[in-house]
Parts: sequence; structure tokens; C-alpha cells
Amino acid sequence: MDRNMCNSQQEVDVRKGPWTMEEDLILINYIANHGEGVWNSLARSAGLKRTGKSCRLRWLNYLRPDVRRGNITAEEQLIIMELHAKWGNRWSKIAKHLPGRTDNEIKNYWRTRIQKHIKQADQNGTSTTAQICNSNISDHNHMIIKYHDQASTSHMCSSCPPPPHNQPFDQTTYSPPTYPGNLDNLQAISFPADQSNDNMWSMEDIWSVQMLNAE
DNA sequence: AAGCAGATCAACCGCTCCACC
DNA sequence: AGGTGGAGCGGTTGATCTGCT
Repeated sequence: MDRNMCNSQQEVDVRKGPWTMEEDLILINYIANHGEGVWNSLARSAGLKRTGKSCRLRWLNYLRPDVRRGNITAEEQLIIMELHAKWGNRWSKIAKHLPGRTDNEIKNYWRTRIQKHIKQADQNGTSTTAQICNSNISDHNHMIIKYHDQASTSHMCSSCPPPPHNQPFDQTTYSPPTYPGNLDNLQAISFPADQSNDNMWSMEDIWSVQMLNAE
């Protein structure tokens, strides 16, 4: 009984849900002064009513200064698809090849954009392998992806140059994006350009306040 | 303008792995 | 060798946004 009360009291003390700007600032300031460390004790020391896990996630996915916000570019999209073909849902591994992108972001992107189109295409046609053709990388408006019937013809579109990998993607070990069976049947899909995602407060806001606090 | 449905994404949850004792 | 705690990962949820009627 007492234990239950104690637990529920602890649960009340742990905040969940969206982070406030104040919490963000506390976390940023603390890490700026003390560095990343043991997250549970960091959360306690910083005076945040959050779990270490929550702090870690917030820092890695949002607050780190090197996190890139905004649209996934066509180049990044290609890399994601290639590496997903290679490794499957190893999001953190894929994220390592996309500097500034987080595993969470890539995972969400895959599930909400790419997988959706694959499912839709699944209902339309048949094919077993993928061919990726970046139709208009320069304006980043649309990207066409084609899946062909023959495994042997799975390769980058011959009329297109290889993707301009400016990331540490290892082209020497590059293998064509042959998709596993459950990704069959995609014939041609196009993605509209991403919308910019405005947050309640921008990272520029946070970092400008952080600079002021640091002075 | 209001209501609804689908899309998006931040955050949480549960699990596994690994290092340390 | 086994236990424990922290870190990291992938899956899922739920709030919010957006576009359509």
C-alpha cells in the first residue's frame, strides 16, 4: 500500500509528453557545462523531472547542435533506400551515413512516406526488385522510383547518373537496391516536396537564448 | 467556416546488448 | 558465471497539422 503510494508519487514526479522550452534550455545548459554523461544522473542533477531516457532522446533527436532540421533531400532519400535495402530496419546504422539526421527521423520518414507508397504500389502491380531513378534531383520536387520485374535488371536507372553522394556512403561497396520480398510491386511513385516543419519554437530561438545565458 | 480524415512527427515503451562488479 | 544498471535500438502511440469536402 505504502509502496504503491510511493510509486505513484514517483510517477507524478516524472514528467512526460512534449518538452517545454524551459526544459530544453535546462538540458542544453547542463550539457554545455558538464557534457553528456550518465543520463539518469544527468536528469537528476540538472533538476529535470524527466527520465534519463527521455533526456537522451530529446538531446539526440532534437537539441544537439549538429542535428539537421527540415526536408530530407532527394540525395538523402536515395541513400536511405539503398541502405535500407542493404540492412533493413537498422535505423541507427543508416543514420550514421546521413550526418545530422537521426534514426528516429529516418524511421519516421521511411514509415510515413516510403513504406506508404510501397504498400500502395503493392496493390497495383508485381515486381521483385527495385530500380531507382531520380527524375529531378535539381529541384527536389519529385522523385520517381521504379521497381522492375527481373532481379537481374535491378540497378540504378541507366539514363541517370549515380546519385551525388556527398555523404560518407561507400560507393566501392555499393550494391544495387534489391528489395526483400515484402517490398515487391512498386512500379512508379512520386513524392511531393516535403513541407517544412515549423516547431513551436525554433532551434535558433533556443540556441540564441542559450548563448545569452552562457554570457 | 466547420468538421473530418489522413499524414506527420515527437515522444514513449519494451526489449536487447554490453560493461562492470 | 550471474546480477545489475545504463545505453541504444526498433516499434508504437498520440497530439498536432494539413488538406479536403
